[in-house]
Amino acid sequence: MEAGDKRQVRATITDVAARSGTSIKTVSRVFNDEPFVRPETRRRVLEAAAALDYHPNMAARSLVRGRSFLIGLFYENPSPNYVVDLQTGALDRLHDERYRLLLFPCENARAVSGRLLQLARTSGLEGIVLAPPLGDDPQTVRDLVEARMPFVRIAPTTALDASPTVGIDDGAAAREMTDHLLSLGHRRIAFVQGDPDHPSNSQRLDGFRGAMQAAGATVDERLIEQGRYTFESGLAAGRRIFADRQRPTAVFAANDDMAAGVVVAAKEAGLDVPGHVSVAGFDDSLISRVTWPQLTTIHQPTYDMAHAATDALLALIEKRPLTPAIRLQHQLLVRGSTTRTASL
Amino acid sequence: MEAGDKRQVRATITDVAARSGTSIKTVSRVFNDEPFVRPETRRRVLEAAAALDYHPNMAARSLVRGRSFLIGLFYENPSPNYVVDLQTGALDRLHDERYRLLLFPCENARAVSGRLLQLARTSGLEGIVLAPPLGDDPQTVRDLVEARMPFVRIAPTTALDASPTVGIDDGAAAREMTDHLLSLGHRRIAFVQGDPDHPSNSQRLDGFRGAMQAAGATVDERLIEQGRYTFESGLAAGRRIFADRQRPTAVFAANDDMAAGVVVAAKEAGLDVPGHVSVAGFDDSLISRVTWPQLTTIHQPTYDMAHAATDALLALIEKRPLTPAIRLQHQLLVRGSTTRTASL
DNA sequence: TTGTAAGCGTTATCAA
DNA sequence: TTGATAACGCTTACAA
Repeated sequence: MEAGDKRQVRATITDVAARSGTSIKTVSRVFNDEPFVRPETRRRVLEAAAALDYHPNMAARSLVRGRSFLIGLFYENPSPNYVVDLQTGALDRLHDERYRLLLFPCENARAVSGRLLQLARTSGLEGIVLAPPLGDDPQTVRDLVEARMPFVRIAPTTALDASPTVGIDDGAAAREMTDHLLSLGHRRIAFVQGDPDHPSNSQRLDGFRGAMQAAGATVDERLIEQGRYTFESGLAAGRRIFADRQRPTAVFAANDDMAAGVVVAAKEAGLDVPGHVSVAGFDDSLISRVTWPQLTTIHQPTYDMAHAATDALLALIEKRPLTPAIRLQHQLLVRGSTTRTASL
Repeated sequence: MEAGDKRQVRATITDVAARSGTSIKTVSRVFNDEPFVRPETRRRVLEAAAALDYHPNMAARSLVRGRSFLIGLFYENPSPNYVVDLQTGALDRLHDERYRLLLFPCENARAVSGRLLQLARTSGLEGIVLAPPLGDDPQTVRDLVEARMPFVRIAPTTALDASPTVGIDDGAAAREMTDHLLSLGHRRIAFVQGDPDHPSNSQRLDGFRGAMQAAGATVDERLIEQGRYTFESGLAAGRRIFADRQRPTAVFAANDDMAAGVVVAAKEAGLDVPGHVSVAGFDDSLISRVTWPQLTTIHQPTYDMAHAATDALLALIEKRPLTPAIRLQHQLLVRGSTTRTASL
């Protein structure tokens, strides 16, 4: 009866050793693909393991190796599309690795500032991926560097330290989009900013201003609206923009969620997109294909960035060589929401 | 110099005991909020811990307690909005608990069938939340039950076992939506099915048929289209529906993503929504508010379901009493995409 | 109220 | 090619 009672309990390495007539060290060797195990011995061990439904205990492994194989993804939650892309990129890189991903959705960068390291510590993380704008918080970066916690920043703007970095050239992309609108004859263009704390936002705004200036077009400051990267904030900004009698002929929003909001605001105001007003977004998130017309936007390879960031993080953790600053390609996607201005 | 070298290494309970002039057991007591520690002693311990930047080693804790405090969320990836709602619900419930959430996005239910238990084992999970349709895979459920792995199923349809369950009444909700369309005068109504493997789909279809029958309206089988719960599949279904000369006056899609696709298909076909055709969705995901017009839909409390499921799972793990089958309330949300039929 | 000693299930050392 | 045995950092009896 005593042996029978064991059934509920998870088999351990000792059980496998006993059943296979070997030692725990040999079983360990088999399960860690170490050399110098006779094929016959290996077979016996695996057989016993299968019979006992043995799985190595992660906690014990972690303890003795001094490693958790846990990495953390820290992000704010601007749009679900973006978040899922981020997660999927990281998870896909982790596939076939023994590492596991822990999620840390943060209310906002300020709330975790100074607390992030502690969170990582208590969770036993071995490394961290910081999605924007968390990678631009000086306190956080300082803490991590000081604690020698490996981390990689996605799309940061500030060069706060020597930690690896993955991103696109937001400024250049915004310039490209603005040039696109200018080439369609638009001169009176509104810009909807995202969260002022996201440095991507100021880069995009700068790109917009730069392109306008280069083309000799005036930027009407009353047409620079403040949003927060959410659909709702874009809707509100759009309503403000279209309430004015001096309407712009085009609106460039700093991300797709806001651009979708602008489109809805336009329709509320009885305006046709792109007939009366062209609307452009940024990110190429799912939402840009779901609105009607579909949004002209900048494809930002969120998935690839998360993938590359995770890849760099693993290299960092395992002390393999890596590229300190990876810059991925963006792409202008012209779709139905922008067209030649009617006033031409 | 030897003491100095220690700086890199993480402090252990022994270090804290030494520095505070106590024993490791006392330090352990302090960090586990056990009673019978003199306030003065507690202070000294905490002081030493702070000075050494001590954080308990999770692996060691897990090992000795025989617990990992890891729970897994398994889901397919129909729509990012749904996934994020799910995650947020689970994470919010876990907030302030020592449990951590591990993500397991699955390609499809069949791919993990038979492999899910092993995944859970090697990850050291203590419990599992199964999002639809994973909770309806007999093999998976059988494996988990047999292995005595605690799990909770979200929105399952099949009563495969006695594991706790959280969901809404999909059939009743679909009936309500159909009644809504009928009450607007629609009789020729198309239905876009979701993934045939999701049991929620058949329940919604049954609800649709039931309501139509009860109202004495005929269901034209050629208007029952097959989709896969994705935006693209809804778009394709919509194109097929509107290509026919005998157009319906309303389309009821089994989820919002597909309904959004139908709306785009309608616009492609030069049809006004809801002027020429009413479109209804299901789920109240973000996308339903992003299309224009906004979608009439069924609010499915995804967040609440994940929250409740996680809550039940913790109860299960900790052997606390729990409600075996939680049924949450849905809600019909009438928005701009449905209106009285013109033919009336 | 505090401390000693014995594990928890692995991997690493080193001898066989 | 294998196996005793000692860690790893913590919690849990059990004493004191």
